[in-house]
Amino acid sequence: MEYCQECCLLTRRGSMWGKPLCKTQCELCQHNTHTHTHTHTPMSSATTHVSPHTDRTCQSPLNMPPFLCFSSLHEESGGTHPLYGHGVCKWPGCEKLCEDFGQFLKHLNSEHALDDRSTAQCRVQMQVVQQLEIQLSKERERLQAMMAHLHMRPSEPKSSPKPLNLVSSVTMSKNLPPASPPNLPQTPTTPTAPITPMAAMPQVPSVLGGANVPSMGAMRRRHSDKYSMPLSSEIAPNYEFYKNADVRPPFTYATLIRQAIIDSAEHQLTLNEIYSWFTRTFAYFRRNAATWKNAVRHNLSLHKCFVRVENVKGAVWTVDEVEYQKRRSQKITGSPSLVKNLPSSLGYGTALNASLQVGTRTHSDRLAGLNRRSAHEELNGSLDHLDTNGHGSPGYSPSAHMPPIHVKEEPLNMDDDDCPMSLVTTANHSPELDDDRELEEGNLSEDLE
DNA sequence: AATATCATAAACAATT
DNA sequence: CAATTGTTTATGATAT
Repeated sequence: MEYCQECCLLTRRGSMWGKPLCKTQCELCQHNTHTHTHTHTPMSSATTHVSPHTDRTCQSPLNMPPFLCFSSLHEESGGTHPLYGHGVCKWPGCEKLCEDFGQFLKHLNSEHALDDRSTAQCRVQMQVVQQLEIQLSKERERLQAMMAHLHMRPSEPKSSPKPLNLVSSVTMSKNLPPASPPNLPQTPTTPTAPITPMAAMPQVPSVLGGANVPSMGAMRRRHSDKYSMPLSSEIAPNYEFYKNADVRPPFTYATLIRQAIIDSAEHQLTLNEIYSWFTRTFAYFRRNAATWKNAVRHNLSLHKCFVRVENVKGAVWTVDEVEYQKRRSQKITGSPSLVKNLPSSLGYGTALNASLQVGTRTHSDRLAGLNRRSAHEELNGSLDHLDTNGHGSPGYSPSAHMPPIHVKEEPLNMDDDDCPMSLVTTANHSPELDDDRELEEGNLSEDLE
């Protein structure tokens, strides 16, 4: 990594959203020996270039947020930082223990430098903030209406019709030079834009009243996959956001399915339970059910990492972590910083992987074997995998290395076909009132504060 | 330009 | 018989 001698902006090649990087002169430092990353949003044309330094409201010469502005870090050497508290890095999904502030700064600069991953995380955070603002605005309106209805005098002056773009003040405005035009939050999404959280940012989620919901588009920006960030780390801080906002999660179906499965208590789910996880976890998957359910089934069948296991009560799907990581590591070879993130994304550690190696076989082999087995054989042929309840877990299944496997009997709580009202209406209710979150208590929510 | 990955659609079979 | 589940093929868009 190199930094511009003049303005300390990280010089880099390769952009997050597309190829074009503009070798232009830095507007601030007029230094043209390095390449600044200019904004290339997925939905914008590749020729839209916004200088990261054009936002003059930025107090920092770099137009960067405090946590990305190196000069500001120096100023904060006193020991406080919005991203540092209780000895822990508070970067979304990080929580790295830092003994002192110096170590934190070091960690911040090394692990959360201005790179694609950090930028992506920033953008997600930006959406979270905006989403919360929208929601706050709605709640405020509701309160006003209630008070008006009850003939009460407003105790608090109605704060100015909320600035939708709160991002500008604290979080992002100045930053995200590489990715976000300053006016992003107000600009309508390009109709053809893929609905990634990034792209869909400006749009008011349908669950919150917006009606402008583009049809299901392809997942075009799978930054989490690409940059190998643990899914749980990325979603966790934005759990409420994805749950309520009709924004497509930037993950592939395979990634999501795996997450659903490893989030479950038994690390195995029936197809219907996977469906439920999708609808429960993402507002986006509460519509176009036929489409995405087909995609889920397609992915389950297609990818070797998903193993169908016959159980007494039917079939459940499990994840072969070795296979999953195989695929994944193939995609990210050549990027040490990415590879190093791999272990954190493994739900069960290396010991599990080692043990999984034994049982690995080809998908067709597995399926052939699985389909031939009867429930009876499962129970009697794999005694060493019986748990105390006598339930069988297939020896070749990754689940065999997990906590005891039970045959799931709980009925599907949701009839999730095409927009269940109960889910859609969760947008405006208090999260505390949710009672269907036993699965979310796992990876998805563990990072939530 | 070639290749890989992914989303989507759809046909079809097997199972429930 | 209908619905669900699972498999497979095809196609187009995008990324590398």
